[in-house]
Amino acid sequence: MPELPEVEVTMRGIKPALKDTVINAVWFDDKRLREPFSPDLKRLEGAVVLDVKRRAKYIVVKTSQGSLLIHLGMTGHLSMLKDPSDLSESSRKLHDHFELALNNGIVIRYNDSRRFGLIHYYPQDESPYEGDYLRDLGPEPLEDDFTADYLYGALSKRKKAVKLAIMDARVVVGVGNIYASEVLFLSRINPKRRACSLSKAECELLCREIKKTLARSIEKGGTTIINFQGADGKMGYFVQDLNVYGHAGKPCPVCANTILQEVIGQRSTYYCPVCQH
DNA sequence: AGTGGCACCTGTGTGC
DNA sequence: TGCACACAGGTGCCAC
Repeated sequence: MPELPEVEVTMRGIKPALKDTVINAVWFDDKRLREPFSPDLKRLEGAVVLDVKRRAKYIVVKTSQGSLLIHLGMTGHLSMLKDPSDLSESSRKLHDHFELALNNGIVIRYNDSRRFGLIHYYPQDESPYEGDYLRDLGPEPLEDDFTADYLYGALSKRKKAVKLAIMDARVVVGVGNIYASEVLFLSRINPKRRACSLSKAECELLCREIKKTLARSIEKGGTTIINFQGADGKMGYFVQDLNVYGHAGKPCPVCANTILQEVIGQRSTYYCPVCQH
């Protein structure tokens, strides 16, 4: 599910429930996600949650007894449960893998059918930002250090398709397969172009569209995606706003020519062959 | 160093 | 209805 906007919305949704509360209990099952659950996660029991942040598509939970790094993978979802009938162990459903029980009566539960997600514990003397997962990441697309100049410099060094380059987390984080197609459409750039072939002006356009598209999607998701009962946050979403993703064979919203679907780097890519050069 | 290909999983939809 | 297969929003690792 999650691209950057959904992770941001999830983070904003759970932050008020988590911050300044005590983690009473940590539970995880015996399946593995991207990596196996570490028994050290139990060291979070009794910890005070100090802060909750997002970096790229990761959620970082800082506590008095170490930090927790959460990634939702393709199908991960966090729900906040407070209804007593949802709190018991017997209320756990298929693919529930991890849980934090808080001293405010709320349970944060992680469900992930494909198990491409990640739950990683860092002891107090280690910074998640210096660990393997976060250390080498590129700039946040919505921060001021992600600029057209930066993007131009980063793309000029790469010969691969521009679509793959903007999905590379060392170039910029948070642009997933859906948004890659969308922002290239909005910038009128053909996804198969070599990254290094983009002009300065095209990078300015692309940089602006990345920021605009992600910001707008966060605004939209803010009201619909996270819900307290965790009923499953699939409704809403931003599907209605997509111009090309999933629109193979349909008319381009700009020129009415047929949207094409093509595989680039093993992933489906959608574009208008007439508008995008 | 940069790049392409694959692996990790399960669920869903399609075509026979 | 059953089965085989393709495909799905992410990312790390491997060999060139």
